Amino acid sequence: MENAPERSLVGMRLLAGLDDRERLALESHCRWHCYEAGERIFSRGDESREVYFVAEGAVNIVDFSLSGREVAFWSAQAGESFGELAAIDTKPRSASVIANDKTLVAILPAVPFRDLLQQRVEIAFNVLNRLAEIIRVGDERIMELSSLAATHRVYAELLRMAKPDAAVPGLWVVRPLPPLREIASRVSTTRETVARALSQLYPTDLLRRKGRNLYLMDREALQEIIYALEWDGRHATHH
Amino acid sequence: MENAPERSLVGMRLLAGLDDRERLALESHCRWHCYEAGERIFSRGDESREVYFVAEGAVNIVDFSLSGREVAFWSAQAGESFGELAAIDTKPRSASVIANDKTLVAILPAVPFRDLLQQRVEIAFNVLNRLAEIIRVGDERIMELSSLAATHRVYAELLRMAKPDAAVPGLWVVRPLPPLREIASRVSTTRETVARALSQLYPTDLLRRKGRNLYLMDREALQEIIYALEWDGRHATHH
DNA sequence: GACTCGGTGTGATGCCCGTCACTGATCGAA
DNA sequence: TTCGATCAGTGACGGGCATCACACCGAGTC
Repeated sequence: MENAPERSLVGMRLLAGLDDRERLALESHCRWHCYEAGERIFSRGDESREVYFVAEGAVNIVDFSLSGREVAFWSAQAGESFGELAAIDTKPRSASVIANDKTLVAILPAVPFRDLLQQRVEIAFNVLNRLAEIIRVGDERIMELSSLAATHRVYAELLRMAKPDAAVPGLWVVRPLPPLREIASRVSTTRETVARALSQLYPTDLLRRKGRNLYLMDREALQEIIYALEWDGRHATHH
Repeated sequence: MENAPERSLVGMRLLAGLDDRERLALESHCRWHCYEAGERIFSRGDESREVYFVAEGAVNIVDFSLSGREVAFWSAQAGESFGELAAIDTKPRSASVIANDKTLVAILPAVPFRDLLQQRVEIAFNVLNRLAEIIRVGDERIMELSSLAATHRVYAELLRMAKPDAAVPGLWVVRPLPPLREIASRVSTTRETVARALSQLYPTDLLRRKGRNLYLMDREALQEIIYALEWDGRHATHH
């Protein structure tokens, strides 16, 4: 019972703007559930319509191709939510959700969710902004898949994952570095290609690895590589 | 002045649920503009925030990679709209829009648009549903890009474009068949690959071409090909 | 210690498909 | 008719990367 997560919707981004009374009213419609790491919360095609709020832990929203390849769409951390799509348009789930860690979620049925949107336009705007964000990220990804080689998509993903190092300014870190297969599924390639992409960069000293930390020694230089290689890379001006 | 398109917002899907009075009030905030075929309406990164309603014609929402490849995201026909994203989240345009034909649009500034969403929740729901739809289509596309070979993505796009033939039941037609380069940009490949994908299917008599009509002789069989080839296709079980 | 199991690094092998380079069709306009 | 422009088909070539395969490593577990 170490640091038992409080079962409340405080801090949910989607609900920013609700006062305590409204929040409590909403909580009364919620069911709580805790999933183990790796457990599947729902699957693409399911007919459920609830909205999920992540109180603790994190989940991955993914889908599987017929051949079993896992494609990661995005993830939701504590304070974020998922499952809004089906609640809004009452169509089957468009993707599957898998708990990343031990994850506590609040489960809100579609009807009170839609009631909330109707009664509090502010919340409807939160949702609109969230969906807009998802679309922008998705479009970005489609562009990457269409115009960047697999190796460069890996670099682009590293740039997205990296955070500034607390100690050394100008130094960026990915910490902890997730299993390479996960990076692979985010940029639609294979574990091996990710490994090779990294190995290829160690000699240049743009990347340095220490245990589960990956340091980006020169963020801008890495950016440059991605862009430069798309300019006249993939071009093959052979001949 | 043949069949002059009436300058009104009647029939806009996003506005379904407005009564005449409300619609007229909204029209008073609109500016109208007619674009020639091929003309660019706005570009990715622009700081404009208006919402556009297509009264006549059609537009393509696209983006260009640094190397100049055109990637088509989706299109909007008469009665549909575009540009909502920037109006909602006040970020720069996420994509460019190009008129496909001679196109008449109503241009509504962001402020009255947002006012509308606040005052008429019904319209906010229309927008939510529209964004949800965009996300679903986008996810589908990401899956395709991640798991289907270029040739099969072409077939998948044909299935999406085809409509049932009016005369012969069970026969599906793509009419008119757009230039192959456009199909290519929708599935992120090249004009040549699309041409080869089609040629490859003519001998099997699944596809038949007559001028600008493309007939799908057996829709299910085409479906099958896509799935079958992903099962143990892309697999290369070499050795 | 030995044995597992998940995560890594890496070589070898081909095939898919993007690129380049033509040849032809089609369709208006001059 | 003859240009010119856009579109379509197809061959040749070669690089990227998915696939298979195998060795290595650390962390549990017995």
